[in-house]
Amino acid sequence: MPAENAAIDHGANPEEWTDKNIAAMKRQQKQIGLSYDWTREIYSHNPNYYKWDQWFFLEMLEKGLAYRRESYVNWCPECSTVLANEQAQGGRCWRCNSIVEQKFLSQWFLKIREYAEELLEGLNQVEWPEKVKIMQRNWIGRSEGTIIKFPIVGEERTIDIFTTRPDTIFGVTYAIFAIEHPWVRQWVKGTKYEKEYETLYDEVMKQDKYERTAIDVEKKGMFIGKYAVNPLTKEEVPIYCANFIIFEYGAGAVMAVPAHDQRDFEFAKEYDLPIKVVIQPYDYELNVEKMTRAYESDGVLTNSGEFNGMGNRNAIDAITEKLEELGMGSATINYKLRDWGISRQRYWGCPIPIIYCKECGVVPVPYEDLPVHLPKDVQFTGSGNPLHTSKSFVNTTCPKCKNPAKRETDTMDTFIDSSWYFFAFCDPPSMESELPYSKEIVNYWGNVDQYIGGIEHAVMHLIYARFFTKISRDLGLHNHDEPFQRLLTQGMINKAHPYCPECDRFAMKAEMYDERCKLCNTRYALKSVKMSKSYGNTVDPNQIIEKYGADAARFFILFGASPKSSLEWSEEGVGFASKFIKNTYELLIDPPFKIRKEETVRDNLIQYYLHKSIEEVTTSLERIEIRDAVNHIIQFSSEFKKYKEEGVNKDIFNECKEKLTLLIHPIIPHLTEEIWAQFGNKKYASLEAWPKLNSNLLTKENEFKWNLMNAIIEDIKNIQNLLNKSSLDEIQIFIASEWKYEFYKILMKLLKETRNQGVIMKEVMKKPTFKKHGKFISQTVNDVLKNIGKFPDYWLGSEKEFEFFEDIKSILSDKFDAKINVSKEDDSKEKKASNAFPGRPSLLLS
RNA sequence: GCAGAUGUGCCCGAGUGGAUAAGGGGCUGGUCUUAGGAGUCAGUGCUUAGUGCAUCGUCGGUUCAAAUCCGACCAUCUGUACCA
Repeated sequence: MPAENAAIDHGANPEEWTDKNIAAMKRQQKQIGLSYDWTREIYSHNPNYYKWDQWFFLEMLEKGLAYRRESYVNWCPECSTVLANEQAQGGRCWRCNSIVEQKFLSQWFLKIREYAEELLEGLNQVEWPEKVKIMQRNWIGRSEGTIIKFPIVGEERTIDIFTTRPDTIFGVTYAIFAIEHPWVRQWVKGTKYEKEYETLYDEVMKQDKYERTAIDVEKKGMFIGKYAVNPLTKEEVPIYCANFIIFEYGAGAVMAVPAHDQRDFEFAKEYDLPIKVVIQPYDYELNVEKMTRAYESDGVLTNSGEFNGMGNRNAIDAITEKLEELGMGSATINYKLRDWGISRQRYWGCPIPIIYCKECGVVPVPYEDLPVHLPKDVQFTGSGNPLHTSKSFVNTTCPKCKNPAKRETDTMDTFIDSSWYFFAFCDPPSMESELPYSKEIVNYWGNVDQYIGGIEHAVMHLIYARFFTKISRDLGLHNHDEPFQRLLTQGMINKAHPYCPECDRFAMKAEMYDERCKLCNTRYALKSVKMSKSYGNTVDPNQIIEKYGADAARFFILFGASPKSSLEWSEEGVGFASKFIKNTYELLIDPPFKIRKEETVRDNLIQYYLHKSIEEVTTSLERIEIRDAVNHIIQFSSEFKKYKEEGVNKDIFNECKEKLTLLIHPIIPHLTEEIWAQFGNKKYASLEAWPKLNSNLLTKENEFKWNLMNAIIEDIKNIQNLLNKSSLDEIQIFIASEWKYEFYKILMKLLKETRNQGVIMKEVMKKPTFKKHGKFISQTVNDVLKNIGKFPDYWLGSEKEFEFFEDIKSILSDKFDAKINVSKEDDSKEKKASNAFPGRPSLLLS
C-alpha cells in the first residue's frame, strides 16, 4: 500500500518506487555487513512469484477452501474508495476527512477455520514464547457449546444460534440479530419499522467495529416486527436488532437471557423486556423485581420444565441431548477465528485469477494461463480501484464459452505473499516449474529453525503462515506441519510522534511536520508509537552510516537493541559507538609498553577473565541477547586495557588480543578483518573458528581472587575519597588471624545445618581457643545470620590469602603510586588491623 | 471493551529470593594540552575510614531476607482481522 499511496500522492510508478526502495535497502544492508545469500533473493511483485500466489488460490478453490461472500469494508463516500483501518482513524478518512462508512462488497475468503483445531494443536509442537502461544489461542478462541435452532414465525428457515449456555434456554425472552444481518433488512422492508431501521443502520455503520462491542458504549437496538420460537418451550419471543451484535461472529445473532447475562440484562432494562430467572443460586433466592444485575454464576435450574432441580452444569449436556433428540440443535465447537478475507480493492498486489462471465458465472483462470499479469496501463486518481481503469485487464474472454467476460479486479492481501516466502527462499520460484518449489529441497532445509519477527505479528502473519504451511503440506508440497520451529519476537521500536489528543489519532506521514491537527486544529502533542511507514516516523540508518561508518552504526544498533523488549529510539550514545571502535583499534594494534617474561598472578587473572568473558559472550549470543554479549565485550576490553598498561606477559597478551578480536568480529566485522590482517593472518577472521573456552581456568579460586582484587581496589578508592587525599604514601593491608579462618569454616559448615543462633553459638564455643574472642564471634554470627547470602562459601586459607596480596602488591602500588605493606593481623599493633576478616582484609591508608 | 506485554537512578538498560542494583550514556570535577578536541582518573540518593540507611510505578501482603513471590490499583505500549 505504501507504493500505491506514493503513486496517488506523487504520481510515482509503484513498480519503480518499489524497486528503488528495494535497491536502497539492499545497498544499506550490504554496507552494514549483513551476510545474506543474495542469490536467493525473491520479489513478491515479480510475476514468477505471484504466479504461485495465484496457483495456491486456484488449488484452494478446487478444494473448496476458497469461497466468495459479502463482507463489509471501510468506505469513504467522498473519495469513493476502500480505506484500511489505519486510514480510517477516528472514523474519518485520512485524505478528505469525511466520515467513514461500512460498505458491503462481495469478497474472497480462505477457510482458515477448517484448520482451527490443527492450528491450536500445532502450538504444542513449536518452541515459541508462551505469550505468543497464548495470544494465538485467544485469537483462535475455541469454545465448546451448542447450536440451537430457533424457527422464525411465518417462515421455513431457522436461525441457528451458537451458545455456551444452553442451560439457560428456558430463560430466553428475546433474540437479537446483528443490525447488518441480511435477513433483517428483508424483514423490515415495506413495514413501519423500515425508516427507523435505516436510520439506526446508517448510524451504526459509522461506528468502529470494535467500538460497537465495547461495554461502555451505548447499547442501541430496535424491535423489527418478527418473532422466533424457543424450540423447547415453543414460546414466541420478539426479535430485535442491535449494534453490539456483530454479523461476522457465530450466526450473527444471539439468544438473549437477561436474567443470566449482563449485556442482555442491560438491554432488557433499557427496552423494557421481560426477565425470566431459570437458575437459582444455591444459598439465596433471586427475585426478578429486585435484581440490579444478571446472575451469571452456577445454581439449580428452575422454570425449566423437566430440567427443574438439576445443577446448571449438568443441564448443559442434558439440554443439548434433548435438543438433539428433537432435531433442534447439537453440541458443537465454535471458534472466534474468522475466515481470512483476502480481497483488496487495490492495484499494487497479486490479481485474483477469476473471470466473471455472464453465461458461465464465476470461472477460475485455467492453470496454463497463469500468471494473470498486473497491468501497467492504469491511472491513479485516488478514487476507486485503479485496476478498473485498465481496459486491457478488465475485458477478457471467458475460458469456457469464449464470450466476452470481465476479470476480478480485487487483488490479494499481501499477507499471502508472506505466508510461504520462507519456503520460496529454499528454492526460489520460477515461471517454468510445475510447482512453487521442490519438495525435496524444502524438506531438506525446512522448517525454519529460528524465526525472528516483531511481536506485532504475533497473531495475523504468524497464523496465516502456519495455515499456508498446513495447506501446502496437504497439497503434497512438503512434509512440515509447522513453518517456524523456534520463534523470537523482538520488541517494537517506538518513537515519539505528533498526536492529536482531541481526535485520538496520530499524524500520518504527510502531516507529520504540521504543528496542528488538520481535523480540529488542536496543537499536536508528542506520544510514543511504533515505527511504521504510514506514520513516517522511521529512522534512516544512512545518516549514521555516513557520519560514523558502517561498523559504528552496526555496533550502535546491536548495543542499543535488546531484541526481546521494545525500544524507544534515540540516537544518544551513537558517539560512544564510534569512540569505542576507535579505542578498540588502538587497544589491539598499538604494542604494550612493557613486556615481561615471567608469568604473574596478574596474567592468570586476566586469562581467567578472558575465558569467563568468552563463556558469557557465547551464551549471550546463543540466547540472542546481543546487548549482553556486547556489554561483556566492553567490560573485558576495559579490563584488558588496564592489564596492557600495567605491563604484560607476551603469550597471554597475544591470546587476549586475538580472542577479543574474534569475539567482537560479529559486531564490527569490517574493522576486525583489518585488524586480523594486521596481526599477520592470511585467512579472513570471519572464517576463523569461534574462540574456544578453557573451562579449567574457570575455577572458584580464580573467581574468588578476581573479585577480591577488585573489591580491594574499590575499597582503597572509597577510603581515599573519604579522606579527601589526592595522593597516598602507604597502604597497609592486614590479613585476618588464623583463628578467624577456622571460625569461618566452622560457621559456614554449621549454616548448612541450622539457622538457629543459639545452637550455632553453642557449637562454635565448644572450641576453647575461641573463648577469648566471644564478643567478636557473637557479633559476627549475628551479622552473618542477618544476611546469609552476603558471605561466600568459598575462601582462601590465611596463608594463601597472604600470598595473594603479596602477589598483587605491585599492581596496587603502580595503581595508587604508594608503598604497599601486607602483614598479618597478629603481627600488627594497629587498631584497624583487628577489623580484618577472611576474604576482607582491613586497610590502613596514609 | 477484549487480549498480550511493560514500568529499575538524570537517560538507556541488566537483574525472578540473599553479593556494592551489572554496564553504558549524560552531567560535574581532576589530569594531559597554548587552547579545543581526544585520552585518562574520579564523582554522580543521604550518611560514613571501607559503615549504616533509603531506593526499583503506587499501596498492601508472604519471608530470617523482596527489584525479584502474591494481591489490588495506576500509567504506558502492542494487537484487535484492509499498514505490513
